[in-house]
Amino acid sequence: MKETLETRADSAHGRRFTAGLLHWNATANDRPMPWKGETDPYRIWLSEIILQQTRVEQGWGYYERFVAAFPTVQELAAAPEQSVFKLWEGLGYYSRCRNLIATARIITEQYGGVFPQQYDDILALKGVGPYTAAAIASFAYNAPYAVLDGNVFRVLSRIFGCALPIDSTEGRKFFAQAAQELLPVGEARAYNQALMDFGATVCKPLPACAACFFQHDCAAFRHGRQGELPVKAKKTAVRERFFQYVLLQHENTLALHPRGPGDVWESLWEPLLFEAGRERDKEAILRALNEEYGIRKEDYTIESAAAKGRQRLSHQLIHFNFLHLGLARRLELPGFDWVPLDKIDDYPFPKTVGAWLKATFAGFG
DNA sequence: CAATCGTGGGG
DNA sequence: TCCCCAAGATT
Repeated sequence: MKETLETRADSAHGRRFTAGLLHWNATANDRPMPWKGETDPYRIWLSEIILQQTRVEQGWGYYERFVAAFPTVQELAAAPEQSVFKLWEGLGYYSRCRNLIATARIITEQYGGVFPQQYDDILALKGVGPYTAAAIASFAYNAPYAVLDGNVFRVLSRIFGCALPIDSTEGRKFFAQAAQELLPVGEARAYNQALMDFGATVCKPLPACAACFFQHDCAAFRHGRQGELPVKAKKTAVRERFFQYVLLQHENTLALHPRGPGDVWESLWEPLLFEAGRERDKEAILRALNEEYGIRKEDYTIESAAAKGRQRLSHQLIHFNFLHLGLARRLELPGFDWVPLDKIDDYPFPKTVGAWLKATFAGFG
């Protein structure tokens, strides 16, 4: 397929698409979402952060819980960080949560609780990039900034038959310009919403071309190339890792600590962790426990050593081994808290760790 | 700029 | 089971 069948998105072809899109939006777009039509910039911002690289169905409940817990930006800014992370738990990409808290505090303290209205000021907020700034500016203020997300890449690549890779600089530039040139004056809000809804419900990865208002005018459909667009050039390499957790329990308390920066799951909690280049047996882990922490066989009883797990992240494949030890006395473990079992529900955990704790202590918390 | 950052659903 | 990828941002 030629790289671009269309280079000027403000041509007659592009104008036909925009007109059809807005008509489809007004007559056939039925996609209810809790944040749709929202005019409060705080809630729009909240929804957009939650939805970054996240399916609508997954983010839906999180949005409702966040709005219920923090109806205003001031309440979010005043919340204990850990309670916000707990609410975010399971949603992934936890830097979003850290930036969410920081931005709520900046808006509260530096903007007097009033959400900024200028695109450049919105873009300067932590965790807000070009997509999110355009979404907030258009949905809240109808400002003329076209959103460019996965839906838009897919729709425009097919409509115009553009095979420029969406993960290339040239491709991003083409689609950004096309999306912006298609935006009808004064209708940024409806256009952006319609474009994403259309991509999500009709021009899906596996498209419903039979139901598409633009079928006869779509370059990809005319060439039977819907399945080849959009083009993505690179594949992310997956790193394999081996996590050996040792859960130390003393009476009704667990040794837990928050993960630090520079790795996955920053600010989430976990038990004592050994990481190795390969899977280790129980004896090797207990030996490391002795060598690195001075914890000897007479210090513990083995409660369980059978649990295993596997979690595939977008860029890592992590193998888990779980070892649960009971300690006769509480040891000094720098950096760790001894958390009572009836408090562990207040702590945010990585998915697999939380599932293991829940399975281990079903009935406590 | 290329790599990094989670989780879940669908084909 | 494996691969794709989803309302991306940051460094």
